[in-house]
Amino acid sequence: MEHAHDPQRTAALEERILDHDDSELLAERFKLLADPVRIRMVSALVEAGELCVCDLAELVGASESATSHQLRQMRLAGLVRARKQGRSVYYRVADSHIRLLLDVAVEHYLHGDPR
Amino acid sequence: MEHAHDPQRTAALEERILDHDDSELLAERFKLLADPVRIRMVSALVEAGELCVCDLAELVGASESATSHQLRQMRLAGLVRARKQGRSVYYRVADSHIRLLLDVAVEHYLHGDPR
DNA sequence: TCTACCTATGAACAGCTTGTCATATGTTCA
DNA sequence: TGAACATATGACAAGCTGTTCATAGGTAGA
Repeated sequence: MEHAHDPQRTAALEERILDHDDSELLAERFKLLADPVRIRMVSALVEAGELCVCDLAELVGASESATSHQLRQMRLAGLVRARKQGRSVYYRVADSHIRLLLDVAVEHYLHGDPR
Repeated sequence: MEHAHDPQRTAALEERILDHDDSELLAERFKLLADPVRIRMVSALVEAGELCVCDLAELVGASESATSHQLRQMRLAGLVRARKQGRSVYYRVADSHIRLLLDVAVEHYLHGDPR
């Protein structure tokens, strides 16, 4: 609070901005979409509804091991859910918010006006 | 295409999912929000409209150097813009899409239903 | 049961991020 | 001009991330 240009203003602002816990939580959600491979995985799962690991790996162009690692990460974060059937494991998107975030981003950055 | 469980289905899917370039582009945008400090910065800038580096640093609880580094990164990405006035540099959010993404995330993950 | 297959996981490694520190640049004011 | 100030930047260290490789577990079919 030493050399703030307008201490009153900053003090008032401090109560309105996201606090540390909230920003931490949001950052963790955004991190899940901050990787092109994971984005393609989510995109594929959204389109397909459900996919096994080997099909997903082939679709996104990653090794099955890398795919499995990423799926584990997304599973632990609650982003996807797994269903086991025979030797295969089928994954689907569990978090509808992520789906929406991806939709909004696609709409604005890919189809939208570059404003 | 070797051991795909349903080659036809995966082939059809391949055309509907985000391609490598698009997912790369989107990932870079999400990366900007994949850090709690940057989220607080964006949140503060959205609330304030405009802030100088030292006030922003104080608000988010980071050093001025770290803040400057982050701002440079966001500036180069086109997320914020700088306006110089005297010794100070005032930053503001330039990318309305990021603002929307943050809003959607806040709405759904903080205020929203945990669906 | 034996084998091939699908997935999961741990270890190791490279590349990227982010913060700190030191320093440089430019500005205001005395 | 000199001093204090605001910001920017480069170098470096520490931590994090994502991939590969090796390996293990569980399942289906011969």
